[in-house]
Amino acid sequence: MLFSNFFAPTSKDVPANAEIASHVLMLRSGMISQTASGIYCWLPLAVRVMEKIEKIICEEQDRIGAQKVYFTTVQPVSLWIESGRYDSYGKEMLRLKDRKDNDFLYSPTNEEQATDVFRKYVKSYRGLPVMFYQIHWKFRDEIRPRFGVMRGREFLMKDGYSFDIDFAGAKKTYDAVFRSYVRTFRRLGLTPIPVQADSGAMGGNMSHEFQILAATGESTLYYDKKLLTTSDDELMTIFAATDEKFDHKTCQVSEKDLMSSKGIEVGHIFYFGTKYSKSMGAFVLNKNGEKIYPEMGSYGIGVSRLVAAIIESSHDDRGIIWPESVAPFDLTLLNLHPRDDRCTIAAEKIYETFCGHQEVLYDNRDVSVGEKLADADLMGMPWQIIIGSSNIGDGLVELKNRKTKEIVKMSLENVIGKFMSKCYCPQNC
RNA sequence: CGGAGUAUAGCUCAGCCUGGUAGAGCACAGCCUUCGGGAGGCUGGGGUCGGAGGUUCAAAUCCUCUUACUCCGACCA
Repeated sequence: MLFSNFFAPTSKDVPANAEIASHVLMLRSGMISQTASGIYCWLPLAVRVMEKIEKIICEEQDRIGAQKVYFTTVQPVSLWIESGRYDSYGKEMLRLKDRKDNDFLYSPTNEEQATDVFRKYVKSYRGLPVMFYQIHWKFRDEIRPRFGVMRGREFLMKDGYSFDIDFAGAKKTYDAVFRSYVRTFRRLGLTPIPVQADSGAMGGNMSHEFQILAATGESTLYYDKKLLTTSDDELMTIFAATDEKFDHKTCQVSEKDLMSSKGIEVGHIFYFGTKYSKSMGAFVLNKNGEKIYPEMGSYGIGVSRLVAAIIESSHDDRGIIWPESVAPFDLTLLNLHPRDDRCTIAAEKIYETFCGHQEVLYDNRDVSVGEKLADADLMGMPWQIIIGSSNIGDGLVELKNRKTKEIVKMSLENVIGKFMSKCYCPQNC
């Protein structure tokens, strides 16, 4: 992709409305454009990141047998009256009317619709267990939207719903989702901290939040430092709590092992038994022909929030530092002196060779060197290949690692060889 | 919903106190010179001063009302 053709309106000005790093950087790098309070357009740079996050989430959901669907964003209120949540959800629910004056709402979550689909088609224990998931837009009319997309009103969320025949099955599903979430967040370059949580509006009695560590997080976390080094299977048994639930007096973890940090909630899982299956009459017949109500759980990952959370946990004073797994491009190719034929020939050779193998953002704009270097750092691709007049005479280009800031000079052939053989290490390990 | 603030060009802001009919930098368009950390010169385009009402010969500026946005608190992926 040519930088000059790519719609990424970057800016060096710090936006007046933004306070936290991720919001400032998302605006400055041209990822988002605000339309109203807590409502944002997502521009191409952000969409590329979001799609990579979605792909990883989908792979991990598929791995545990969850099946992708799309529920509807606009729903009749009757479903919510059945579950009893139409009144209890309150003003956070955006209510709408159609032309016939029927009452609808823009879905903030989908327990009701998942249960409705289930009850229409599953009548036998043989249909269990089953788990749906989707990645779709939600709207919650937050009292106070803030921090850019971190607490937006419209947001992209992966939400999943499971149906099991009994508690043992539901617990097994819950644990599978738990492990799947840990794996998902790690693949996104994050360190997840699972903490026991209240189940809030979802109802139920078993719940975990997944927090990631970031200085600007909204929650304060206390956790056993073992949590940072443990295997996935042990994670659920290690202590972690948010400040609302933490009590120094009853905490079992010794003072020297207890860590405290700010965190951002990026996922939340709930087991809530038969709350919705009973209220909405979703039952199946067991082997004896008796009615049983499935044990349910629901599982959420804030996809659009993750984009901001990743930036919060990975940036520096010059811009974003994308983890390789979600970077919008694998590398930025900077032709510092596009009027120097030697530079342009070298840059285009790399660009053409990488086509189909690497996702390259090629900056051959006729702007100042400083602007190109600043934009490359701001937009934060893991690697930069920098071609300029001062080195190309010796047949050399520079390979810069965005995270370590290490710059290595190497020949054109070597830099092509490294990326084409998928070894990005400057030491050619 | 309580508290605090902001609203003037695409962006960041000045002008307001002390009314006299709108500015800078960046961005944008053209030409030229440049080029290793957001370049320089010349020229040009761009604003119902958030909205409504009021005071006044005259309102971006003073008064009243209103809307939007941001921040702090209670709620949440």
